[in-house]
Amino acid sequence: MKETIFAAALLAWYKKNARDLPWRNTQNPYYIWLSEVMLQQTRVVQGLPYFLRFVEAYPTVTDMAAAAERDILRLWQGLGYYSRARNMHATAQYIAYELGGNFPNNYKQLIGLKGVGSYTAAAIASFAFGEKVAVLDGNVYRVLARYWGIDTDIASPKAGKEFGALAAQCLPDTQTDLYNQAIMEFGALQCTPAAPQCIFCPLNDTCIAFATGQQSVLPIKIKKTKVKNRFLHYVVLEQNGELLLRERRGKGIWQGLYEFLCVESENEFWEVEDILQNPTVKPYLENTDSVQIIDVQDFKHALTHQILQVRFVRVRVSGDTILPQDDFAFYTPAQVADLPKPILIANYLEKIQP
DNA sequence: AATTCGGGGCA
DNA sequence: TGCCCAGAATT
Repeated sequence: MKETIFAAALLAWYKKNARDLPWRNTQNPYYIWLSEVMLQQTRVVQGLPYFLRFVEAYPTVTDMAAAAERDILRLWQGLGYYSRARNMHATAQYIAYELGGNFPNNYKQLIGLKGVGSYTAAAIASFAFGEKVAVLDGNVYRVLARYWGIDTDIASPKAGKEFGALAAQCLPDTQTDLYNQAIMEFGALQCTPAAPQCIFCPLNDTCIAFATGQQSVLPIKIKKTKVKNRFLHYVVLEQNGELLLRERRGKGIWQGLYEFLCVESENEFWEVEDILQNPTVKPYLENTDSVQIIDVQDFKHALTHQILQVRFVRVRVSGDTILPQDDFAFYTPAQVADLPKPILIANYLEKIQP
């Protein structure tokens, strides 16, 4: 059977080439869950330092449950997709307080947890509990599509079923956890998205993509990402050395993170004068003796679906300013440092007060 | 079924 | 620049 050869070759390759990663030296479901959530749409090298910091700060699921969401988000700062952190925290509380600290131990229960989808449930079930279930992530899609020469659009719904069935078919009878690690590691290090190392590949004698020269074509992924341009103006209000911020709420990006007073325009930057005269901004500047513009800085910040053009206007007001009653508050530099912020704002702060 | 959620690294 | 990364939730 070709499946048997495939799995055996991957296992042999893995035993020689596996990276030594901290979540591979444990079967503790908490650590494995933490790593899997962290690595969703995130490279290992990017997630690794965050993993170490989280394990240090929150050694158990109970420790994480007891933490404030704000502190969880602060530690997550810079890793992106912040709903992962909020869902993770909610799940930690559910496990600690509703399940008595006992981690769900099978795929069916795991997939019911917030922030745990089909991939993550399979990964935890396999790595922590030895359940015989195939993982299906971006690496697996790529390896399977190339090796088996499958041109189904991996972004289409039917791809999930087709590749899922194939992944299950390839799963060996034993060492399923190692095999799951192996196929992902193989995709990450050998069968890479760009410039795969086919010449040195242990599977190149049976790989359909290699035989037909389709390594750069497979997997097929049809994506129509329409990137939207946005123009944000931040008024960085400073009073007695403190800065005015509030938590970003509602839908959209950066939920739960802190930011300055913000006004957005459609197609272009506004001039500083227009920003300060804006109806949203004006109430913060009219009950003061002095308004001093310290500096203006423009940033460009690219997200997956948005390109943000951001203008920071740093304004110093006198100490007896009366501000509107709302959820904004002044924070000292030390307090600001402890707030979770979009990396863009963290970068800006680093620039003005290193 | 299609969109939306971050940020960084690489060719 | 465009693409992708140990995907999931929402609409």
